[in-house]
Amino acid sequence: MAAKRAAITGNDPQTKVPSFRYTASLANQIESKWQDHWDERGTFHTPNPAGPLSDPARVAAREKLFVMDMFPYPSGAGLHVGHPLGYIATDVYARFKRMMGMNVLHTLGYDSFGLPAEQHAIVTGIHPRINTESNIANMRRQLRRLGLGHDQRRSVSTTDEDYYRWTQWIFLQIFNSWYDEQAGRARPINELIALFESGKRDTGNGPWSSLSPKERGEILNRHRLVYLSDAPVNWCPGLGTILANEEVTADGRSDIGNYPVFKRNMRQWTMRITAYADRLIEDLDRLDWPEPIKLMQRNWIGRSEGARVRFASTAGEIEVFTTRPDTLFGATFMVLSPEHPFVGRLVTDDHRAAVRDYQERARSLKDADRQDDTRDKTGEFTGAYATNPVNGNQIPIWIADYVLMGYGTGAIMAVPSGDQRDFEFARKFGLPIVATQQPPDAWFADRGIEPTLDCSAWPEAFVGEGTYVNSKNDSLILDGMTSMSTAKSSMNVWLESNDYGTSAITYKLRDWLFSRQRYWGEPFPIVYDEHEAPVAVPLELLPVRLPELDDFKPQALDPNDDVTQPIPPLARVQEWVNVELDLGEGKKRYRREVNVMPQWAGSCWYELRYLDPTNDQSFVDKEVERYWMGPKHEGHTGGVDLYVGGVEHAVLHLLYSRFWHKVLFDLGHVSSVEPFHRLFNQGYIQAYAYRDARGQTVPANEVVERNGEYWFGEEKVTREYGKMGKSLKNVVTPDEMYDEFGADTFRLYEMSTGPLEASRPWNTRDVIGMQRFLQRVWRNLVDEDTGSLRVSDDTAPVDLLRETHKAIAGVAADMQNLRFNTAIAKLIELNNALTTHVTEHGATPRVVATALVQMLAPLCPHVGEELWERLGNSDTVTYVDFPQADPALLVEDTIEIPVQVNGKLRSKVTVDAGESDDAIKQLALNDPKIVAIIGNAQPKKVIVVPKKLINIVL
RNA sequence: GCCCGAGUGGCGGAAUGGCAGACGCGACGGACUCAAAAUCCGUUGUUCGCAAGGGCGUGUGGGUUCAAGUCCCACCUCGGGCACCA
Repeated sequence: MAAKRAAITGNDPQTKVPSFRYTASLANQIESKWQDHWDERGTFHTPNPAGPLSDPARVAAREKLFVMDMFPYPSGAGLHVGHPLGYIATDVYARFKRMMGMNVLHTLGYDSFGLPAEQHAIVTGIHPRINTESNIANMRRQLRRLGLGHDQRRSVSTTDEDYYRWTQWIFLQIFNSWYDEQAGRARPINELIALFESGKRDTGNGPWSSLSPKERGEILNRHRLVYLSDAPVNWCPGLGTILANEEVTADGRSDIGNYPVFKRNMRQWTMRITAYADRLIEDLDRLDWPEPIKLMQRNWIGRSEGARVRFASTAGEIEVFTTRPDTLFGATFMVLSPEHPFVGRLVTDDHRAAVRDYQERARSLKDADRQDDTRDKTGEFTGAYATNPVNGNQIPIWIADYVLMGYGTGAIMAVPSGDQRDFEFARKFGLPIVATQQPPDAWFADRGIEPTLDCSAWPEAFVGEGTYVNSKNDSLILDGMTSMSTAKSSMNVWLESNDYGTSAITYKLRDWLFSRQRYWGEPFPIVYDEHEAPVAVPLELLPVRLPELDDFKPQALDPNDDVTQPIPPLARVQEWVNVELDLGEGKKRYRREVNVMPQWAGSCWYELRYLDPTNDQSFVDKEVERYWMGPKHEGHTGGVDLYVGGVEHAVLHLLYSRFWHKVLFDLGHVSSVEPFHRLFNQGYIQAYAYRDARGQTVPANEVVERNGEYWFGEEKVTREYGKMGKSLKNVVTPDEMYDEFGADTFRLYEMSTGPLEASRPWNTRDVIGMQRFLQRVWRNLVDEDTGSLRVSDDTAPVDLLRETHKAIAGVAADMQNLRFNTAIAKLIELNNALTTHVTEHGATPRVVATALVQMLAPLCPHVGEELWERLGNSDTVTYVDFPQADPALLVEDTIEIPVQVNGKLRSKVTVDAGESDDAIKQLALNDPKIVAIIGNAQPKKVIVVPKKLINIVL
């Protein structure tokens, strides 16, 4: 490694390297000098308009900008070179905007609760807090070395007691709220109680005053935005713990130990995010987010309009949800989810064993697999029948795993002629298929069959607009209609007037399961009283701290014992669970909630705590929130001005945060309607990995390429492409890059390899290019032998000035649009022109040097500061104005216009920039090469794109 | 499987529907050097041609247009998400 480094930097003691060459070691000196300087001066301390971090004078007259990265989980492995991509990009942008005069807030915290620390604790017995804190310390060191302009005072961790105190407080805000459908917003639960007490709202169970505390609690539980419900968990008795989905293998066993895993219901906290489904869809239109992400969120929420229809059966009325009530006449059977509560009552004796067997098999499947449409359809007949309300037909009731209990009502009416899954099911089990629409002739033609209403000839279901057939009864006629929406509404009216159903809207979105049976998470600020009713722990008793544990290992049970109740880790600490508190009724015994919150909780609101991290009176000061995140104008959502992170968070994190933010807005705690106004998705950095003949990975940094083949020593190896990771032996760390090249070169390389949104491979070999560029810049400004400045006050030649101003205009535009790769290319072009000048004249004109350093500073802040100082400036370059392009220097005297014949490039003509289109056209037609091609032919058309191109069409 | 995205030289990539390959790496050649490194200058999509010049070329197959990497349709391959990894 040492030899390699010497070769790259030219620092080999055997050779004469100029003393002031920009080598890795010089870069390292410069970098630590400026990192210390920034820390000492608090260069990036960002003023607030109010509160402990306020400095009104520095806030005044500066436009604000809040830039944010998705914060990291502090992993034990530390950072690899993939992590900083987004952090560097936001830093460059933030620094650029500071130079444009804005008051920029930029920091980075840690999402430090989570599964890996707990797993580490189970294995090592070391407390997750100790492990987490040392991981954070290591990441802070790595990030400081990168030269990020963060306000360190605002760097919070979700595991800080000062932080999760407020996470618990927000939980209670949500707990103490209900969604008022009429007002379309959340309101305090006390206002609902008042409505019940006054009789203005019906409890559905008699007068409020006559209800027992338990009954009142149950009613409120049905309205609270956080409520208790029974939901399944992956219980693994062999490990004595509940497993995350990713810890369960495809065949339903534990990843660790390969023990059986059982789905068990547990009482769990659930967030009523579905109450916000419509607002979460509608407000997407007001956000500056990538369109694909909006689409993913819309699809995830999955709003669909249709109808609920009730079918009579021996077990009572079965309600189904359908998006196609217009096809009800074609419903020839019904399918229930295997978990549907009616199944036990419906099933006839001769089918009982087979049905139970099928239910058992479905239980072990994952939802994603159950929805796999390529699987062979499976199902079981219950022996029971339901009545189709439109025609009175008796239709068989089946159960099948492709119907999920969590969506709609857990039961469907099957219309095989109009739904592909139902079609396949009917074909497989020989169930009748009746057409309700006549598909257009083209549909049949595409499938190579003659038009027919006999569905036995159809290769698949027909989904689309067609003329309705076979769809009439005494009081409803759809036959002859051609519009799906007319048919749907006709059917809905009929269903409602005959009391068989109602039009309805459902969502794919499910309420958010908020409990985790873990240790390393926020404890719930909830205790249970003697009636098992949940009671909020008041603010002054927050945070509810995690109890200490001696042993993080759960108690393993018989691997096949699916009877014993799962015990979460906190339940083992009896002295913590049982507590005596005065919650307004005098001192009483209470039992603490033993679940903890999911990791999402802390990341649902951290943007707000960045604003006011030291406030102990409120989670964020209202004025501070309004300044940094408030709406900019009528109709504006407010929120973070730029939020950068990976697409992997497209749905869950971003949806959960939006939900919490909207609740806080409804309750009047924040002025912004959305947490993140503008979102940008960065790509990933991936890496090559190499395997030998036995399939073992070999260290990637020791593999060499020869003639397109890859060699590890004398052994030929194969290359693959994937994530960076320990197991692939292809991790490259920022620390290695700092040592070999310095942080500025590393930053430049990461920004230069492609557009921010694109994923790309890491290639250490290529980093040298950016170091050479910085060396050239340095050499153009500083004498490598003496260290003295090579800058002259002579006037710069106009060509070089033109290059400079072209670069200023281009670089500013590119930085504004987060296109750092092309900004860097433009700086290289300018520097290449400058190198030619310096080679000839021996020095850089001062105006060019100044502009170049200012433009470089956001990308490479250390060398930027160093050169800025050497140019004779005493203050940091951080708040110096970005250079402005002189429009007079941006116009060219002459332009070259390509001339095409029939769209093919045949010649070029050079004209004065001010030449008229007609003159250019004549010039093109008279061009000798063009004359030779068109000869005597008369052009049909000549297209002139002003100042761009001529195309002669023959 | 479902939802979303991406495919351009040897490699990373550039290109408001208007000259495909900016910029960087690598490779090749030259200058400097005893030599090498570093540095500076140049060449580098592919193919036919001595050359002038021409043909072909943005995952595959169609289409729209005077003009398509860019827009539309179908397909192939790769990446992300699928609710307890974050």
